[in-house]
Amino acid sequence: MSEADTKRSDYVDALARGLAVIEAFGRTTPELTLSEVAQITGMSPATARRNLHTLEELGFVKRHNKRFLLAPRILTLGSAYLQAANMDEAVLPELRRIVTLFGDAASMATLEGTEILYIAHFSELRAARRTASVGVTYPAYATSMGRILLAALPPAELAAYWREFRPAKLTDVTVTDRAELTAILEEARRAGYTVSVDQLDYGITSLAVPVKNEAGRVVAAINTSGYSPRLDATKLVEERLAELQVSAGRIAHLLARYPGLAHSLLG
Amino acid sequence: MSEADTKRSDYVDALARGLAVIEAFGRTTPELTLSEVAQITGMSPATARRNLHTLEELGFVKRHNKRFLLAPRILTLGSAYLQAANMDEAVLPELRRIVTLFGDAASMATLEGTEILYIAHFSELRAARRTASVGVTYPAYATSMGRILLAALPPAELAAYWREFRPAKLTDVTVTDRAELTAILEEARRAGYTVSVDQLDYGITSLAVPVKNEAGRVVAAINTSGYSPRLDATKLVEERLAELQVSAGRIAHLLARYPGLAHSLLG
DNA sequence: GAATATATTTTCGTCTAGCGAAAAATAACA
DNA sequence: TGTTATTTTTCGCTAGACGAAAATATATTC
Repeated sequence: MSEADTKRSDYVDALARGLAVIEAFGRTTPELTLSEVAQITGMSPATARRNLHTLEELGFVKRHNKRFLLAPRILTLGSAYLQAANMDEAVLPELRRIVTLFGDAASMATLEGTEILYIAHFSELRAARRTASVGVTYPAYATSMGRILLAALPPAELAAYWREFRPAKLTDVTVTDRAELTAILEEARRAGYTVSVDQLDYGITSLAVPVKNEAGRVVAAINTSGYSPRLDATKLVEERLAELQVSAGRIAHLLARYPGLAHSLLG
Repeated sequence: MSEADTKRSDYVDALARGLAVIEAFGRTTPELTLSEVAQITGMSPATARRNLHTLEELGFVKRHNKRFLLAPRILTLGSAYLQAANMDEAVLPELRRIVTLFGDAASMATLEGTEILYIAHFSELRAARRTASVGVTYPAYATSMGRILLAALPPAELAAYWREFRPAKLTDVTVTDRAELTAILEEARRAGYTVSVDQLDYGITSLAVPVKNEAGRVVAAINTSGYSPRLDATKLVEERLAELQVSAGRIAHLLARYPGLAHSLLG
């Protein structure tokens, strides 16, 4: 509509709409009625209905009485990615190693817009509060991995991030001040790691380091995290940083061996 | 086109096409060129291009030189399902418990057409051969969980299965004979468990039991599996069956508590 | 380094697939 | 029972998606 919006003809609106319907189902809204989907996506009931029925026919959505919900088949879409990226062979063993050494949980994430996206995760016990499983996103500014990834952004992209920056006090110690965050990012860049305590949610303490590709560009971050009351930030660094960096190095090394993973993480 | 194919107007072809493009990327073909996608999906190059560009714009696909590949964002589609189903809270702890007790790996799967679909998985070490991660599918007839699920099928649906049954000798001991399989299914139904050795691939031995919903209908299966040379089928049953059934019972119990999971597995 | 073959992008005319508005039917509620 | 909300269907319209084919770019071969 807007004049800046160059009329592109090689774009399939109907596909974008259908995917928007899938994304209408979220953690908070697992089951939706037709009109709810219409409302969330901004589509007319007729359009929402067509899309839902198409997805149902394809097996990605099921209907339980009058409510729609995602079906297990939706998982197949992501698994092709995981297999292609050799996540299980390249990344998971390292995360597992960290968890074996230190307990708690270890993850790998990449930056997706203003959010971090978990692409691998291993935890010994059920996470205390948030269970961070693969595919989940969290605001970058409030996580250790997010801060590592933001710190590595070229100036132009970081500027773009700040433009979209909409902080929220997720806990009462969440850093939401831009100047303060900038200082944290600079320190993270300088030191090559960062620790966050109770930033995303109460009880989560996390140490993250960057994972670089062959060209030296940061393409992902890995972390080790646990329950705050049991972990002192200083001790966390003393005890775990070295091994976490070893894992980051190994994963970085494997990026060369598994181009599927490397490419998928690239810019 | 065919007269049996009632002209349905509430179906969005463009969405089905777009999803087919995503599914064109598989374990064997992680990176595809435009023309490969066109060929796999049977679309014209122009159509394939439009869909790929749409997916790229939305962040689900990336381009590396002339090749397209799935982007991490594709994982978000499945994660809404996993969260809605409370997989991490309801299922994973039980699988973890089994692995803690016996080592190796434990999984949960459901039937999706002629295939089983892994909806949860936990493994201590990297699996010997196949790494069975969430979202992956395998032929039902060649897996212990698949046989449990087939055994529980109502006659009409089992008949439908046999109609689509296209067995392959995945190993030289894979049972592909229908009569022989029928006997295995009957025994599985009678006994409430089944063991398979080197059926899907060499080295995989697996014990599976059904998971039932409140109505007593089998909605999923869980298994414990390991490396064949280290496991004797008889001993596997003796040692692990009881605890596996405990877990199945607990998960069944949790289905009532987590309707998201229950509904998503229903019919 | 031409020449040939392949793959990708663009153009364009066609037409249908998908759209929304509104009516009809159904279900929920009071 | 009446009333409201939700879902489904109908239908006319047109934008949007399609395929064929040309134009361009890229890779391969000799």
